[in-house]
Amino acid sequence: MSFPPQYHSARSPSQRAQAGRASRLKAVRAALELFATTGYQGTSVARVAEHAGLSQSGLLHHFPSKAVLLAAVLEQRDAEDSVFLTGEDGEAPLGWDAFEALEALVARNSTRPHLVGLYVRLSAEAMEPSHPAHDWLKDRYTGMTAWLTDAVRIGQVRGEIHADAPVPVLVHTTIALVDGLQQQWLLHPERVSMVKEVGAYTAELRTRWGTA
Amino acid sequence: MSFPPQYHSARSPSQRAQAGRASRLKAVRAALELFATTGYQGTSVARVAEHAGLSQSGLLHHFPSKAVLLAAVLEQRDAEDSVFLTGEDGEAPLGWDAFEALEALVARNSTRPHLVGLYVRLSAEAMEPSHPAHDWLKDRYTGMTAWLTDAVRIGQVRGEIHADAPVPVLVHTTIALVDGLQQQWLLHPERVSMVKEVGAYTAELRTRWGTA
DNA sequence: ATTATCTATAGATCTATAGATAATGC
DNA sequence: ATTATCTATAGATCTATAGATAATGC
Repeated sequence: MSFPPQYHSARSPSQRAQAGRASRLKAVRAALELFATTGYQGTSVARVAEHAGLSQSGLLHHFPSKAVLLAAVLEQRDAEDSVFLTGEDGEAPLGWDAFEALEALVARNSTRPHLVGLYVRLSAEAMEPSHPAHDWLKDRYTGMTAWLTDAVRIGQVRGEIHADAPVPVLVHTTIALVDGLQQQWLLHPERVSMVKEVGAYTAELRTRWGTA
Repeated sequence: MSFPPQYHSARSPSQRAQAGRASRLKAVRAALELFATTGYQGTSVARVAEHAGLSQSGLLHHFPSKAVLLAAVLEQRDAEDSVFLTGEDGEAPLGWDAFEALEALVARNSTRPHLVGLYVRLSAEAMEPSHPAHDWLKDRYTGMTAWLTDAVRIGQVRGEIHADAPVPVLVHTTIALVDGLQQQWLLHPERVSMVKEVGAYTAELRTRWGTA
């Protein structure tokens, strides 16, 4: 048993601690950019360190292994995404609102190629169960599926969406479309507009399965 | 100037030459399987050699570099695909037939996880222009886009497809859907049926844009 | 003479650790 | 005492090459 420590300088963080936090952040940012373009496997810790302005072991002081660095990158990415999707109130939109939120998310992603690149690269790498992002990927799919399934079902309950809409098909198709568009857009950003395509798709959904 | 060589044993290939060809084939097969699961970057030449039952330099005798091995893998894969799509006559199906052919391709892929895995992994890795499969990937997208664009336009000319169907949207959406479904299916083969989803999608397309 | 294949190895690169240094904070 | 950071390096692994061996084919 030990007495709780006194949080000495919790209010006024020391300069050194601040420098440390800044280094950490720079490292996560550099890692995100590099993982997004050359993948996790294709990026060496040394390259991340270089881009972050640290020595390799300086970087590994903050993240004891490459996998931990990846976890930090994913954590940051997810935080941004979920804040965006659920808004300030923390409630995920349901019914047609969910599809509107998805459109907004895609629109936002269209201005963030790094986030899209990271997602596309890791989705492919992390298929393997031994990949350090495997659980993240599975959770992400599970979460997305659960959310959209809820969204459509609630839409049906609310009377916004036809009762005989094929829920799983809508869910899988929607996810697949968004994932596939991200790939196309990364390869040909000028030829494909994710926003336009997703917009057209959801418009079709509304006329096909909407009750208005 | 030299006289054309006489093709001595073109008819009855020697045992050794045959053994060589067998090794080559085994190597390509092993490489395909490994690239499909751990990616090109994530697979060492040594591991391919091991799976092919060769020493590393035995393998590199047939394929002087890892990139050349990848090229051989892609060549074999493409040959199978295009034979399947264009059929015996070498003519790509157009109009609604194209979508039917796509459904058939997806159905076939559902029995070939390795081909799907290879495609998904390489699609992500080869986004980078420096990746040895980058040109392959771009060509594949270009070819797919050109084929489907033709298919819809010809369908319109034939009167099978409504004249005011938004051609690029249909094309991009279709490609995105198929790509995205492959990803989902690799992760959860039991939860997602690519055939069912693509079938439902094309059925919707027909009722929405068909003229029958 | 050709070639399928092997052993051995060069040379690069990669992750992670050991141990030192210097500044900060009690 | 803690910690942000560095240099140096161990140990693994990776691609590719050099050079040898042995069988085949002229």
